[in-house]
Amino acid sequence: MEQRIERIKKQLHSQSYKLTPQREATVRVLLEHEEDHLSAEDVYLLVKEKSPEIGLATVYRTLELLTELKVVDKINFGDGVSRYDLRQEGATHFHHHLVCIECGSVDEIQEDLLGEVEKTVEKRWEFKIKDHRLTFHGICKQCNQKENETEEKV
Amino acid sequence: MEQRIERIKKQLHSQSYKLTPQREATVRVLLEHEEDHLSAEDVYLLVKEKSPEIGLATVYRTLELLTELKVVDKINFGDGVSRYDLRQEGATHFHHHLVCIECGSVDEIQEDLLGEVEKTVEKRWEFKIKDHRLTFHGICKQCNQKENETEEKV
DNA sequence: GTAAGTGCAAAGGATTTGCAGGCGA
DNA sequence: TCGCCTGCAAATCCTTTGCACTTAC
Repeated sequence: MEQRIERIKKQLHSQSYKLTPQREATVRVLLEHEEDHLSAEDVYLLVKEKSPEIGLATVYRTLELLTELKVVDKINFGDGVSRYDLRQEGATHFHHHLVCIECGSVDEIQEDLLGEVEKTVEKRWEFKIKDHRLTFHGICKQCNQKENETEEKV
Repeated sequence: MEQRIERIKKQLHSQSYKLTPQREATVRVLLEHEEDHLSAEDVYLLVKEKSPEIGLATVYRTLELLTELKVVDKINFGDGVSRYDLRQEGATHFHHHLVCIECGSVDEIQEDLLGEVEKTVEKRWEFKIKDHRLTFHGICKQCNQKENETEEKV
């Protein structure tokens, strides 16, 4: 935790940004909720618990800054709000998501499954890939099991 | 064109929706701009050219309806507006996109490149895939060429 | 001292909603 | 006729911005 904060601090400094108390509080919330996909409002409420004087605009500004530095990725699952997802340390590519259309849960896939696909795209479309977004919509393990149980009863 | 409208009409009727003149005008605009990725506002302005009395809310309501029927897909490239993309006739999967971070152009990939990847995901994560979203961010052919020319001059 | 960073409130932009009127089956 | 559909305007929601104040170096 402290190491990662330290590293983010250096990253900020390298571009002449400061790690202010508000920014640190925001980063800590992101680190503590790495598995979740928090919206700006979510982050704001969580930061507020420990630092009640913070403003929503500051959270937005911090998240924008972190997105620019590629510390977080801004994602959109089509529900009207942007969500922010911490990048894995050293990850060159954005991880993938599994969105369940039954229960709304979002799981992450850290593995890079697109190696071959990207080679094909770069060659065939002469497109230099810098990043990608891949989301699968479907039914998660848990909901699948529930459905099967229901069917058995019928 | 007329055939596709006819088919969409049937699809609406099968769910007891009507193909009103406003809805038809909206669908026509979508068909005429299949290659583009129009926002609701874009669609509204184009429909207005031929049917000036239409309201923006109606366009939003129509696009929502078409999304529900899977006639169009609602996509989001992170620029704050939703865009609407006609599904290929009979396509079971959503096509992919190449977004250029230099010039903002959006190209489409109709081929399904994810066959193998999806098999892996379904098996390994026990997730039943219903649809996917895949977008590559990078530099398009045209911008690549421009960049190379500039380098040669330097 | 100065520039970057902050909080608040107001503004902005996209989308949705309430409602009265219209229209097609 | 009845209920779906529409247009308009107002409302709502998320996000950004202006501004005066604070803070760190």
